[in-house]
Amino acid sequence: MHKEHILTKNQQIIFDLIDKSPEPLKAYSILFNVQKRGIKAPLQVYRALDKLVEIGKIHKIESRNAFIACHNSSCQVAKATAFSICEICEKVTEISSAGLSKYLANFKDKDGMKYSKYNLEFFGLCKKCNTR
Amino acid sequence: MHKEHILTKNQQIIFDLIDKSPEPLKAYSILFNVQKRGIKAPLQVYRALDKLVEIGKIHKIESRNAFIACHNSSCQVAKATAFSICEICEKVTEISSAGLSKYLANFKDKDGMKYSKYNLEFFGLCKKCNTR
DNA sequence: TATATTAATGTTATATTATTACACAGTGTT
DNA sequence: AACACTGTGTAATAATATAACATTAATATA
Ligand SMILES: [Zn+2]
Ligand SMILES: [Zn+2]
Ligand SMILES: [Zn+2]
Ligand SMILES: [Zn+2]
Repeated sequence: MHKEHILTKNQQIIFDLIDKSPEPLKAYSILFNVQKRGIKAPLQVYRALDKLVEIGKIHKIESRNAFIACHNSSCQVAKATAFSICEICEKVTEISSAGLSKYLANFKDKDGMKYSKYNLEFFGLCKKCNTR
Repeated sequence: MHKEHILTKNQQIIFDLIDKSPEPLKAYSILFNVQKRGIKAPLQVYRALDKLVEIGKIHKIESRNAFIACHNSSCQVAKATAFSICEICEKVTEISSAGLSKYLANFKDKDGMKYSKYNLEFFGLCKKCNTR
């Protein structure tokens, strides 16, 4: 298992917001939403985001510059992430597939370079968007 | 096979620069480098980059906001990209593995969502950085 | 040829995303 | 106390990307 991290005030405020959001949130949208809670500057948001990413409570969706809470039991795979992204409605889902993570964890390229981390983003249409 | 795209002047200038660079280039570094060739504004760069990405001549490294030329015979896999990224020297290599692309092209998640595109970024230490 | 259409360009301004720099406060260790 | 470490607050600025609008070039098709 993994260590429980005690979040600081700013980290907790920002994590709560992301965690209850149905969609990935962008840094400045987070900032706007937490200003009433005393977080006034971008840097306060980015610092919390950095930490939350580091400890695996959230992930960054690189192609969208947005952040999503991890729901893979918080998160043994902070260093091995996969997402599906709908190109119409922008719905993002974290993929949790033992087969996929095993395949990628063991993947070695020609040079024999061993990887400590990966991020995979799939794009397509979600079921809803595909059928209309 | 795939259609050869005839590049416009701006596209050609910017592609040439990226193509001869040993490392991924960022948009504003490109802008700086092509100003002597008459490209003056960010938008001119971004438009060319967008097009070059679209036709598969270059790829965007999302985690680095940088662009690299495709060397997979230009590029049948614009929609199926994989890279290895060294976290020390920032060397980026496009991975060309039939096994990997086959595995990912056929991957389906629980929802049965079918993907039209993916991007995978592996992180680790390149051979050089690993042995010092 | 004329003309409609599409794709690319040039330019200015602006929006969005992210970091630098510096001062300070709390916590634990020596 | 002195030190290291982590987090905070604030202002300024850097880096990345797009909107809006006018113009020109290339392509299609009538
Ligand atoms: Zn996760
Ligand atoms: Zn959708
Ligand atoms: Zn390629
Ligand atoms: Zn390296």
